[in-house]
Parts: sequence; structure tokens; C-alpha cells
Amino acid sequence: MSTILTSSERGVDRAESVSRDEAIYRHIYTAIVEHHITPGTKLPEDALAEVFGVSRTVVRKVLGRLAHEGLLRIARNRGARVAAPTVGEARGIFEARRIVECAAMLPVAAALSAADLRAMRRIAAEEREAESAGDPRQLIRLSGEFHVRLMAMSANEPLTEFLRQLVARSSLIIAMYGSPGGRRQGCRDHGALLDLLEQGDAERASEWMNEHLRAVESSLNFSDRADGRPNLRQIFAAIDAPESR
Amino acid sequence: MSTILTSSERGVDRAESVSRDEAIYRHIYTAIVEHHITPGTKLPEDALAEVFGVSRTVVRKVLGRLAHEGLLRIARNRGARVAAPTVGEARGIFEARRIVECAAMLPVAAALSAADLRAMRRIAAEEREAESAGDPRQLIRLSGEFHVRLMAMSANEPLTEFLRQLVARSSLIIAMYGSPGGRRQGCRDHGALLDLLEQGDAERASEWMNEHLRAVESSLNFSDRADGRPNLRQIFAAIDAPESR
DNA sequence: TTCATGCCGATTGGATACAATTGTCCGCAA
DNA sequence: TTGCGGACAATTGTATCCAATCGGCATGAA
Repeated sequence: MSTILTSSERGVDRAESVSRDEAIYRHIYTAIVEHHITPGTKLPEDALAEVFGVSRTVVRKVLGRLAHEGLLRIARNRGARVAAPTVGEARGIFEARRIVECAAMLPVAAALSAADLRAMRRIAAEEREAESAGDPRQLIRLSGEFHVRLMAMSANEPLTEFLRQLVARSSLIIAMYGSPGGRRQGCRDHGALLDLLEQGDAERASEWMNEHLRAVESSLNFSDRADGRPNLRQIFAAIDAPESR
Repeated sequence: MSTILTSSERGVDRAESVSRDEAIYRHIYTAIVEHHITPGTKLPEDALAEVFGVSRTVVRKVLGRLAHEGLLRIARNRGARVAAPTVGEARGIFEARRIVECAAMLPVAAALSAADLRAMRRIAAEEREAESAGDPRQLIRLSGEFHVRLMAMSANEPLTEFLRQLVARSSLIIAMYGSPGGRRQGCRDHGALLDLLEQGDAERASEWMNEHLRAVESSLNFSDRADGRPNLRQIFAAIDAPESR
């Protein structure tokens, strides 16, 4: 059978091209972040190895990396599953984002060039297109890219990498607790942030970011399935005796 | 031959005890952070496998994890080396610490209990002991522990884990650029921070932290070996013709 | 009917064998 | 003497094999 990797990804022509590891990593990463795989889904090594046409060895390496980034949970002898953040974890992740992203507005505003600003406005425009096209998957990708690229303009690699992980995990959170309608999450909103940054007003940009992240968080529905494993008592209490209807 | 792992670490008696992976990870981690291995040292899989009495498989897993945390650099087909942060990377790490640690003073101050405060003062006291005992290795460990434990009191797991990595990498930076004398780096200093936090003055605690981290950073000697690979021109210019002496 | 116990299939963890790549050493030629 | 090439040794990358562990299912007793 043929795998889903391109010939260059398979290493047929070496030298250039990212390593197979990296290609497989990106495939799974994208599948998770773009909600092609839902939280809790099991990822058996055998199956992935066959799909990508490699041995379990390389699959395990990739799974280990994804687990270290918080996108998977690996239980000993029980394999890897797509992480399903609890409510507590979700709040922690958004709190971390508020702290990091707000504080980073100062160095970002200081470093932001005109070209940077254009690149960011382009992403914001693509977000608007995705929204009007009704493409929630693209929208979530672009929204994440906006935040990460903005952080990247601080030129601080550790912070950017950390935020990349937080944004990816945020996508998991939205998959779990987001309203099914795919509630729009700040589209031209992001444009307003760029206006503030263009004016060099890091202080207000920071406040804006804080409110933005709080708005996203509060648009989530944390009341159901409290804390990972469903709170059966609460669920059945809400249904109030189906056989009595 | 016998390995350096204890019988429980080897898994002789299973059930409890951390996994071998974890034990090996901690051994290497500690060796790096406490400057038993210097930046640039090569860590061959074979050698480690023999030392710890396991196969290369598990060593490789541990090395991958350490690399992901930025303590090692793994070059394809060229193995793992203890990371040697460039000046640019070092500045980035300290900038990230300033941003994260300063911003975290607010939630930390809000969450800090009396018991927490006692625990932190105990660490600060141990730092003073280590300093008066002239034990720089212990001092660097306690200093790092102080920062990480303090962040842990924000009860934010992602931020705490991130800071743990930054602190570990800071230790690498000190190994590379620290003044050989082992310049004391804030001992009762940390006590002063606790005073501010005890008063609930998060604002000033944040400022204090900012100055503290800047002080540590500026105590480093970044002028030599500029940016990783030594600047030969600068070095030989400074020596000014040895054979003419 | 329900719960406990033990066996079996499936999956993962670890070790070893083999392939591929890299760096080094040595010889040869300019 | 210097520079280039090729072969060899050392080390890592990948695949496969075997052992260990977990979950499910059946069996049997209360």
C-alpha cells in the first residue's frame, strides 16, 4: 500500500525535505489542532505505523514529542490518546496565555516593523475571509497563527515556542468546550489590536489582549462534563427523569 | 557490572518507585543543572546505556526529552550534546523569565498562604547556609528551586513547567558565562522579595523580580566567546602577538 | 442476577540486529 | 607541503523480535 506521505517526505530523494519524523509529526499535529481527531481518541502505534509506512519506532518518537507538548496523554502500557483537558487545565492554559501574551505586548510593540504589521494585517484579513466563508476549521487555524506570529515578533524564541504549545492546547479546549455553532472568536477583533499596536500603545494593547482572551474563555461552556470524566450526577439531574415524561 | 541506579530504580521491586526512564532522566538532568557536565559535552547513547545498565532505546527516549526541554542539542547522526546557549539565546531566556516571573507575581501574591510563605522562607534560609558554607553547587540548585517553587504557588501548571525549563537553561547559561568565582546571586535578596509578597504588594514584588533578574543577567560575562562559536578575530586581537613577548 | 477470579488476545515496553550516515585517517598527486 | 579522495571506524537511525502488561470475556460461585 502507499502511505499518505509524499515521496520527498518519505525520503525517496534525501538531502532536502524535512525528515520523516517531522512530516509525521506535522500530520498528527495538524489533525489534532484542526479538529480532525477529537480529544480522547486513541492513537495506536501499530495503526499509525502502517498509515505512515514506517515502523513503530519512529511513531513512538513522534508520539512522545506530542505528549511532551501536551497534545497527547500517554498512559503506561495503555498507549496514547489525544489529550482531553479538564476544566481546571483549560483555565490554567488560558490564565497562562493571559499572563504571557499581555506581558509580551510591550516588547512586541517595540519591535513591530511596518512589514510585520502588514503581515499581521494579512492574517487578520484571511481570518475575515474564513469567517465569511463559514470555514471554522480554517478560522481556528488562522486565529492561532495570528497569536503565535504576533508573539514571534518579540523575537523571543522560548516565549514563542511556549505560546505555540498553549495555542495548540487551546484548540483542544475549544474542541471540548466550544459551543457547537463555532461561535466566532474575534475576527476583526484582531484588527483592532493591530491598530493599537500601530499607535505604539502597548499598554492598551495589553489590556485589549487580556479582555480578548477572557472573552474567548467565557464563550466556552464549562458547565457540562465537569472536569474530564463526566459528572454523571449533574448530567442525569439535568435530564430529570426521562421515563416520567 | 553494576549500574548507578538503586535497586528500586532498576525496577527490581516494581509497583512503586518512579520508572527507570524517570530515574535516568533525573540523573542526567541533575548532572547538567548542577554543573557536573559542562555545556558542549557529548553524551553518546552507548556509553549512557552501559552506565545505567539499559539498552539504547530507553536512553534515547530520555535524551529526546532533555533535548525538547532545551538542555541538550541533538544533531542528526551526530548525537546529543549538552546545550551551549549562545549569547542571544541566553538573553532570550532571561527576557522570557522577566516577562513570565514578573507578571506571575500578581497571582502568586494572591494565592500565597502563610504555610507557603514559611516554605519559601525555609528555602531562602537554606540558600544563606549554602552561601556561608561556600557551596556554589547547592546554592545554584536552591536558587532555582526558589524561583520554581514560588511560581508553583500560582497553581498554574503550564507556567510552572515552563519556568522550570527556563531555570534549568539558566543554569547552563551560568555555567558558560558566569564569573568563575561563583558570584553570589541574591541570597537574602530572595528574603526581601518574600517580605514584599507578605505585605501583599504584588506591584513592588514584580519590580523587585525584574531588577533581580536583570542583576543576575548583568553579572554574567557575555563579552568573551561571542555567540557560541568564539570570535577568533576578537580573541587573537586581545592576545596581541604572543610570540613577540 | 451479580460479583469475583482466571485465562486469552491485543497492545505497548524494551532489547537487539542491521542499515545508514558521519567524521577521521591515510595515501596520492599537484 | 598542501589539498583532495577514498576507505574505515564509530555512532546514530530504523526495523524487528520477544517479553510484560492491560482489558475483555468467560466461567463459576454466592
